[in-house]
Amino acid sequence: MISIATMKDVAQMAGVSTATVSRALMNPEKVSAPTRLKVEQAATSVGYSPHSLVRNLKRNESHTILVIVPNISDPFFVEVIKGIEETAAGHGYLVLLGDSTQQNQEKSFLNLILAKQVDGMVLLGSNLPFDASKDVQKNLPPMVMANEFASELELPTVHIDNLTASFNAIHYLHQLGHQRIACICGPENMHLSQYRKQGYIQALQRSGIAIEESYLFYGDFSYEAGAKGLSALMSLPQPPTAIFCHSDVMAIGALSQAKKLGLNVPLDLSIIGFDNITLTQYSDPPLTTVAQPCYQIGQQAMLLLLKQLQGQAAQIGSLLLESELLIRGSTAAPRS
Amino acid sequence: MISIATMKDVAQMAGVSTATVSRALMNPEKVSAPTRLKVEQAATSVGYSPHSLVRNLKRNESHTILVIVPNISDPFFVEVIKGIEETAAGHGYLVLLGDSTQQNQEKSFLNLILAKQVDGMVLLGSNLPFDASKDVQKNLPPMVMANEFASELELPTVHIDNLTASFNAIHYLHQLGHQRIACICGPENMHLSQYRKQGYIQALQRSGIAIEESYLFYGDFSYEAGAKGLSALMSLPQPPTAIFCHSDVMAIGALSQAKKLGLNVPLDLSIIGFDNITLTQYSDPPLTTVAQPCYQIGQQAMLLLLKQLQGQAAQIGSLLLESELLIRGSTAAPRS
DNA sequence: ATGAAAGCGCTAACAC
DNA sequence: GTGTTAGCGCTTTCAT
Repeated sequence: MISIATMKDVAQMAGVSTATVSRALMNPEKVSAPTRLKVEQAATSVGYSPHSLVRNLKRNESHTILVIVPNISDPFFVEVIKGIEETAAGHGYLVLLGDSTQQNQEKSFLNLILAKQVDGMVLLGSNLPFDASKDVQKNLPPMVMANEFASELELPTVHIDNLTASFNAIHYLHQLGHQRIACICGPENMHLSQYRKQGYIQALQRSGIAIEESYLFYGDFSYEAGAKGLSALMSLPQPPTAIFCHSDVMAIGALSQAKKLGLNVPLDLSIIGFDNITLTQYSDPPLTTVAQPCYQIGQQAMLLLLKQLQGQAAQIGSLLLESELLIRGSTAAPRS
Repeated sequence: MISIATMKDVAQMAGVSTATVSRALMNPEKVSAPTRLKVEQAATSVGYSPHSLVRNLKRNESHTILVIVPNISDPFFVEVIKGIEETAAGHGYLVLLGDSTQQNQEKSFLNLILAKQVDGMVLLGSNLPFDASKDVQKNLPPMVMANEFASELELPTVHIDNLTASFNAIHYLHQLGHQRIACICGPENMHLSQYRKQGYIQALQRSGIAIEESYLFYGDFSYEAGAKGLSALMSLPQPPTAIFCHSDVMAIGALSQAKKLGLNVPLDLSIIGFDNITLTQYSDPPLTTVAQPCYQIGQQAMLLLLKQLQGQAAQIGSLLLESELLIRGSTAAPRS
């Protein structure tokens, strides 16, 4: 590798000191017009480009943010990440992705953070690969949370009203005439799942329907979990006539399995998903789902982080975005 | 932010010079056992952790690699990226993802590269956000290509035999009795698409079937492109009885559209995909597809890159992985 | 085996 | 407005 032009080269070429080069390039107004011109020309002529490692070191910023994502294979997160990344890029920031399922990365992340190679973090899950508890946050770069919750961390958080969204989905199923409504939940220890489950429970109670423990299946947001959940639920003595899933991916898995069992969706069974990933438009039938503004969740989270990076105080608490029940083909009135 | 323990602190604590600390930590064998012990204890006691920015600066390495990915929304790439990322992590490297569709990132990437903030790159597409032509490669960090091709770059490349894989898929359709076989291709300017198209053409020619230009539809690997392609092809005067798609995502889009048109897959129409993403097991019917070892493609590409980073010469040319036609439910003999 | 010191490329006082 | 200089935290000669 041929060595890259350095500031000294530019300084020599322009017949000024490196300090002047630095100023001319960073704070043009602090330098006379003719000098600025000389420097700029010299810079282009030698093909100078600042060494960001060093610059970061001096200025204590890296213009890189770290996104902790629970599962990069999940299409939902991919949409959110897009929102983060494009917003970040628009403001000159780069995005490092960290899959929080990978164990041996803890040290890497910590090193990045300690070495100030990341200016901030967006957390898409609460299962972090490092300790971020309240009392060590002073030593950590700014963080925001999106989609999931971690109240003990007292972070600015971007999300939808999961409880109400779920409530509305179940309410809609009940309106259609369903009485036996099951739920394929996310992991029991996720706050997200708890809110969605609460919405489900409250809607049933409001409708005077008793909660059946056996109607609650817990999955991990995978296709496979959805398929397994469906099998389990449909082999119950009193199988449900409708299933509410905590994610589209699980709903697609459930839909697939329903068909394998010879069920007609929505005539024999209604299925509702959550997220509104692109794929839901291409399933058969197209999936009724609780639409989250995935891209915006990422975008708003990044904007919140940018504010902090610009020195504004963190707004601890919720930034609520709108969700909407999108009625498509996977739901209908139950057979009478 | 509280300041982090530095090497000087350790040196003071251990009563040695910073040079000795550096050696004790980096080249333990160059230091006497008692000194090493003292230093190690001092390091733990002050909670020392090396500042990687500075270390990178000195050693001219960042332990970060950049992956250029054409479209991070594509589940196929996600699988490949997983292979890259886990392999990288296993060797102490971090992965920066660069979506090559984003325009304004060119400068960022170049800066990263010039500033040696990335030690190497894995290219998942040939449409690069910077100039990587042969004559500037001396100034660039090592690169490997995976999945796609760019012969003019003369890079080590990990891929499957796309031509033969396609050939076999078409051959299988012909064996089933299909005569009117269409193709939903990837973008015409991608080498990948050309190989797959060549396999399609050669298989038809071998079977004595004339090539119909109108049977070639070009998409962009999206669900939507698949759906549009299907509509276009099926509204031809002589619609095909089988369609070979250059990706699973397009195949799922096509499948969806076929059903919307009231077609029975596979009885009215056979569909074959390419990649074998997880989703193909959960479509209805499950998708017959050309299975690529996505994860391994990423893994092998990263291993190739690691070799170069360890100083071994690049093996320009192909590392060929195996593919396999996976017969599932979306293909059958045509109606007679 | 260890220390002193130079320097990586750049920025930020501090002078002039 | 511009140059001089002192570092940033670490590695690496070069002495000892």
